[in-house]
Amino acid sequence: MGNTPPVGRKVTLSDIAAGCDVSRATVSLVLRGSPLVNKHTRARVEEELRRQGYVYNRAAANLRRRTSSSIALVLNDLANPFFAEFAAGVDEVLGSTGYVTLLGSTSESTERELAVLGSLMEHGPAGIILSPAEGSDAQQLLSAVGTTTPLLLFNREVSGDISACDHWDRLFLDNQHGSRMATEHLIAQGHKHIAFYGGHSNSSSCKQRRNGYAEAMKSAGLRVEPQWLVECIPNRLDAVAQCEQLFNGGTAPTAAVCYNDAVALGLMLGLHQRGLQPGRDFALTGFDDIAEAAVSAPPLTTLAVTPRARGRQAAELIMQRLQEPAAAPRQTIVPVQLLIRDSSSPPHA
Amino acid sequence: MGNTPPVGRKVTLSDIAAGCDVSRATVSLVLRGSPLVNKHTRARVEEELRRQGYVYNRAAANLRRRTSSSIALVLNDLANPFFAEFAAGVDEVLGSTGYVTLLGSTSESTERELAVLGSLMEHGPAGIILSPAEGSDAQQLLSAVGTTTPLLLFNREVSGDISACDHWDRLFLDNQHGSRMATEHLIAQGHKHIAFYGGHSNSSSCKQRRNGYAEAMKSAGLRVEPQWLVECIPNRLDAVAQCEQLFNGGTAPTAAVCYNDAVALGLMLGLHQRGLQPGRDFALTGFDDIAEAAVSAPPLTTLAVTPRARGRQAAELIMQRLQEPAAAPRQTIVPVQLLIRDSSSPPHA
DNA sequence: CCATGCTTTTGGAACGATCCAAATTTACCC
DNA sequence: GGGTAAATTTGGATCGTTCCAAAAGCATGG
Repeated sequence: MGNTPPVGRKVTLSDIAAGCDVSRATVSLVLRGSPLVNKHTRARVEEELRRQGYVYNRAAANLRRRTSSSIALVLNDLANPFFAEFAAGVDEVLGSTGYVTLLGSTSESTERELAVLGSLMEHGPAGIILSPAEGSDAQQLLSAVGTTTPLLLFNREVSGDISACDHWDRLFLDNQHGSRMATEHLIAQGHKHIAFYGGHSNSSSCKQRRNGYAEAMKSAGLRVEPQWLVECIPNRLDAVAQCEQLFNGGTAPTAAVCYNDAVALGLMLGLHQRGLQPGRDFALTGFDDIAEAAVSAPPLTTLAVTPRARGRQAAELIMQRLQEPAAAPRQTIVPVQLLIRDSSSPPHA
Repeated sequence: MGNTPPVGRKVTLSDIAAGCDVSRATVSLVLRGSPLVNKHTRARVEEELRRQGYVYNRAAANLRRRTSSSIALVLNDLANPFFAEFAAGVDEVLGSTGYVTLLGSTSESTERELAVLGSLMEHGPAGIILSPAEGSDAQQLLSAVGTTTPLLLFNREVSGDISACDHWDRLFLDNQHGSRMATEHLIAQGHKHIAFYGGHSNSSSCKQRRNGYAEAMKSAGLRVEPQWLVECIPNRLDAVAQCEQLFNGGTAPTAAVCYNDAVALGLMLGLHQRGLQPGRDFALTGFDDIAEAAVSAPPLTTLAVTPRARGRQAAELIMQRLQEPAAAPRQTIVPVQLLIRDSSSPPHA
């Protein structure tokens, strides 16, 4: 009954055509659910597809149709739960739209970033979602991705000459306002000596968060001492290490707005090591609302950014861009939400 | 000087060939660094490639060569830091080998899993790394991925008739031994009434962990009361909710071996709500060593599984499989390491 | 100048799908 | 039955690359 499937080779549309005595064109129409084909033939073809275990070769179709069915997702740090959630959100939407996610992780290295983008571009993605590594250069990125593939910049601005990249869409968090809210909250709790702790002052998100902090301090008529602006690598380890800088001469702060949750959790450990109990002797806030923020001791007051929703949003934005390639570039700034927990109590009497 | 690049269309190898007056075949040879081509011509072609901003179309090449340059990575829960780290490890190795990662996240849904696999298969990956959703059926998976694409099963066994899938490679954690070590540790601390908390008893990893626990209890001559085997969805939320089950009649346990860290952290919260202080009034252990395990209150005794290294290992295993498609299938069981922290102190006097 | 062997280059047919214009079949009406 | 319109099917070219066998170029030596 019928031919046997081919050996050592995948079943193609021609195999199906031969198997049920129609042309390749007809099989192709069936595959795409065209109403042109007679339901009799359709049934016959579909039966044969099943019988031979045909799987569609999308690469071949894309080649002929000059289309693409993939989106590149390039992240500076996939291991960070924030980006992992983001990626899950992106994939959720892309998957349901029939696109496939090409993943690339750069581990915060601009070199790897260029290499990864170069490699992904060879697969001709329909669009790119990029959360750039710190210090990524606009010109270099541009020459890696070209000018024809739509790109959505997430989370961070790139450095260098941005004017050449003004056709990119952008999706950023409202860092400045978030940080301002956190600072205002600490002020409302009665704190007067408040530090901004962590991050690299050259990264765009850190600048924005510092601005929000400075704004709030200024509005409240509070001064900022230079040693209250402490930089550190935005991870727990370095945050522990740099803790002492907060207390090097001058007026010691009684609270700190931290660059993000990881830094805040690190600072908590650092404070412990100095004999200070965070949440009682010293107030602090984070940024991101990573899972552990709710279960730290004490639970961390922070800014929720709902990364999964951001991922969905990013995917939707890039889909819209594909719909209307010529529409004006869009910059979206999403609000963040202050979650008050126990780490930001009033100052000690 | 020279032709202008084409408009509204990507630069192809023919454009380059025309641009410097050689045949397509020669350009192709240059691209692949063939020693056949004269270094004069090579220079001319390379100059033209730069000038026109050519990007290689790997899909077309793969079609002609009947090869593939992608690996599908399908995960049951990308948002889980364990799998995020795993994915980062996979991508790290694949990226450096010139492969690209096709990501798919199934959110623990077997339906989505089949859909995702179907969609990814259409892109013809060279191999698949799959961490199956709970309850995935061997037959269904097999019919989704076919028998020709090598598959590496990670983390969990699938259910149903496994015999048809015995050509798959496997990479599992030594759940049973890990759990046994944790239990033995609690016993050594002096606990006699020890529960096994969380997970679904039908999932293979939960079964294995329970076995390790049972083994240790039996060896120590300790009995296990039925209400000490508590099931819950392996996340924090449900772990909090099911806490009371531990104390519903019978002898109350003084310690629990938890299915994983998320569950353990949830149980900590649940204990708090009952007025018990974890680590002092009740000892517990986790599994995974997620980042927050080290900073919870108290820090959690758990089993380190180094997911990033597992990711790298998985990528390497699948690469090896591609090298030797006919080699005997391999099952790798990686040991886990007990990390003793403060949550597993001796019982209260 | 031709034969020989080496290096370098090249047309044209693939790969597996889609598009398109044209051919074929079917249905319907007078 | 013939004519017309609609429904269905179909070759053959094409997407951007690689493969292959064969051609062309170029020394060398007799």
